[in-house]
Amino acid sequence: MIGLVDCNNFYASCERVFRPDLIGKPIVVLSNNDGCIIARSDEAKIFKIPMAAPAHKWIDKIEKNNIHVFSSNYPLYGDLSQRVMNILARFTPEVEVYSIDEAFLFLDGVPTPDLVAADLVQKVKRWIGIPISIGVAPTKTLAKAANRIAKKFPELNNSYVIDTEEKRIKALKWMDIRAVWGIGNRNAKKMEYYGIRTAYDFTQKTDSFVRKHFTVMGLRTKRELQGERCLEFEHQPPAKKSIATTRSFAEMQTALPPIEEAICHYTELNGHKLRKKKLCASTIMVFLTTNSYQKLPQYSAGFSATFPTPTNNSTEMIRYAKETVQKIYKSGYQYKKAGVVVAGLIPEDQVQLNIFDEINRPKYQHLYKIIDHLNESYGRQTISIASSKGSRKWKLKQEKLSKRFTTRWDDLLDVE
DNA sequence: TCTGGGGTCCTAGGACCC
DNA sequence: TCTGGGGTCCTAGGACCC
Repeated sequence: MIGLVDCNNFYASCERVFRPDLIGKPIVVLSNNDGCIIARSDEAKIFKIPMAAPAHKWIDKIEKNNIHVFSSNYPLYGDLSQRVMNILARFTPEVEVYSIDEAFLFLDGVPTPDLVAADLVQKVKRWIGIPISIGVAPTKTLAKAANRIAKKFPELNNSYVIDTEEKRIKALKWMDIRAVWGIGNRNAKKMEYYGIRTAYDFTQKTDSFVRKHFTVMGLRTKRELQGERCLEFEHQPPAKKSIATTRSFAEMQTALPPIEEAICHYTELNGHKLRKKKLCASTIMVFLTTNSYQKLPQYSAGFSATFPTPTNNSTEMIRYAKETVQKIYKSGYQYKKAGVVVAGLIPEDQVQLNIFDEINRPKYQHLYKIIDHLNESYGRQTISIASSKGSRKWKLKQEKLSKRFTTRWDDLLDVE
């Protein structure tokens, strides 16, 4: 059996861990730049605020109903996430961390998965303060469905197991096709067209029909729903293929210098992410785009460069990033967003050196070890490359930010 | 005034080769 | 009048996920 753990309204729950006065009160958490609403407590969901709704459109409702608003605080969420994952790992044979708030549990051979699940719900709530739900079933897609059921019916106390054919059929008949894992908005519309309303309806279609209209992805989902494992439990975390840092600007940018500055900063962050994972990148891609929601001239461009030798040296990476942004930048546009993606990732110790290499790599490795250490101990940007620190006109908007209670000494909670 | 960020996988189509 | 065919590799774009 496979379990799926999902933290309930994770970001909102995290904020509440350090603000117990907000228990029972409506909370929403905003995306970067305070743009969209990306998490809602149960109390906020009552007001029918949809996921990813633009915050500015809901200001009235938020103020009128006294809904508490937070900017997203990723250092805090990341830290609490790790604590939850550690508990899961302590009490189950294997954990596959799937996202910041979700994990699959490998429960093959565990005699009483229902008891394990119920126990974990209690422990995580008591020890971390985060409410979770667990679904258990023979496949990942069914475990997702079981999780949904666990959340939907309060009498189940946040855990549910699909371990008989009757339960499987009942779950599929209950489940709206739009809620099935792997069926997105696009395919859901197509399903509707073919008269498929529930997960059960979908499993009644023939393989060839599914393959033809929904490709191999659809077929995989169908088989998973029928109890056949197509998505393997990842016993080892799969190697990452790309790392990205992309942001919207708080204000539109027209001139090259602040954009260049942002690109340098994002490149520096990518360098840090690479070094932390002991990886080097072979290529770097820089993109720049205007705001498609506005009636302004639109322009969007991206361009890649290949490093002579795979690298995680921010200084070297920035040279290429700068050249690239200069190539794609065109004046006369209002830019809203930019990003840097590195790919072709290989382990640091498997880099093939280039005989024409002009860079003293050991020297830089040593330098970055010190820089990373300082930045991790004293806060980001304690030391950074000059080209990424300037006007900072492009920086994020975060007006409702909570403290980094668990990852910054200055932000520790005072207990009187 | 004001709409996130970070990923993966699949497919179609073009380039190129024999 | 009258288009070869088959294979591989790469890339862009679409769809999906949280």
